[in-house]
Amino acid sequence: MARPNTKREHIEEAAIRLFATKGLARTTIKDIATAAGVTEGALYRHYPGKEEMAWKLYNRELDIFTRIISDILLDQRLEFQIRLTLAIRAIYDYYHANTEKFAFILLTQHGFPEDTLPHGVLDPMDMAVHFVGQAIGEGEISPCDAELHAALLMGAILQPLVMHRYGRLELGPDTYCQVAVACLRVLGAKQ
Amino acid sequence: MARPNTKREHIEEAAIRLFATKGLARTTIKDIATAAGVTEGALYRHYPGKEEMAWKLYNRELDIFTRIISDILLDQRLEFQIRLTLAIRAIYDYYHANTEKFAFILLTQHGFPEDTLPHGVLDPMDMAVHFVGQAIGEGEISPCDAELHAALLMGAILQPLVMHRYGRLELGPDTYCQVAVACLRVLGAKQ
DNA sequence: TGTACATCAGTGAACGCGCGTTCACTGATGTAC
DNA sequence: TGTACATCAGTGAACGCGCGTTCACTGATGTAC
Repeated sequence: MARPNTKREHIEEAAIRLFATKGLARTTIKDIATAAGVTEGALYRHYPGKEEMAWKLYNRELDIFTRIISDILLDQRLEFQIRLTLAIRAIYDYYHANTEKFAFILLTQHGFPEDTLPHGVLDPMDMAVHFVGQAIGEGEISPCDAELHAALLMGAILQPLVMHRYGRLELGPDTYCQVAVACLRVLGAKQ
Repeated sequence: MARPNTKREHIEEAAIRLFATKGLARTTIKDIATAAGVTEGALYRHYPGKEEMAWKLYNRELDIFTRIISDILLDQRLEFQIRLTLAIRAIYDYYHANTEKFAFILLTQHGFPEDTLPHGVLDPMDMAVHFVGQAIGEGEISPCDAELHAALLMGAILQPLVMHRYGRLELGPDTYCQVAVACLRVLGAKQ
């Protein structure tokens, strides 16, 4: 979706942008409608309500993102170090190309503390666990707690982006390389 | 604050717990008052409003937590590896002893996307950057981008706790040790 | 090709209630004298 | 020790408005015949 052309896409693009910058609570239906250039009633042609809208968009964006990354990360035709590095680059590229969407995903993940992802939506944590397990099976890294190390990886990869979002960290064109090195070290990969 | 004894402490304890479990947006003044066993008006004896209350509590709890950790992390009398490991243990201990407060800090950090910490409040990122810079200065680790590596550390340390909070990861009594090992590797410390 | 009808995504005004906030009042506690 | 007054943290009822939601209506587009 480069430029939104239907009104619906305008609404969704505006909603994501506002949720990402102001947060769920402080974004009103009116805000979204105004930003999208429609009236408030128009939103209800596409979504039953505000919460459902946010939740649906969140799941959709999370799924799209996770699919892109997992296509790289779990591609066994690529060598272990390569696919981790490429996946991290893909994440950082995605962040730069879709800052609002990415921020929306990052911030909204804590917006529904009690809801759980519906079936079918690809979950980043599952993906990371699978990747680490695969690496252990292939003998690329020594046996370790796959779940814990998946969490360590996710944290190390995402936190710099969070910090950048809040203006606390500058990202260079080769930052993803340094992150990749750090991740390989975390896993104790032979380098 | 073991058991809250004043009404005010009841209110604050209830607010933190509710914010941590339901999120800022879905927690109402009425919820807090009911949970604290007071009427809604009572809240306004202590805070000018809901947002101010959440923001003030957030700053207070973040400051308390950061102070505990920085006392260990920046204590130059301790050896480098030791103080990193002890700090991580302190974080995990704090998480177990104050789950609600910790979750409140973690989740609320994205609740005020545009606000910035007031002066005087200790900031975890600043602390981490300072720690990495110190380690470089002491020759404990080779020169690197201190800001980036501070972010990597923070992410690696906190993400397992986030995952545990969401029931996605089990924490053992020695998990902090594995995290510490991973962090030392991230920094490329001689082991 | 023209007419009749269904569908769909919009408008704009109204609605209503949930929720934050206010306020007069109370009872307990502290202090001056 | 008793009286008068100030202060403070509560109550409980009312308020009001912001915000999500509804609804009758419209105009464009598609389809049957």
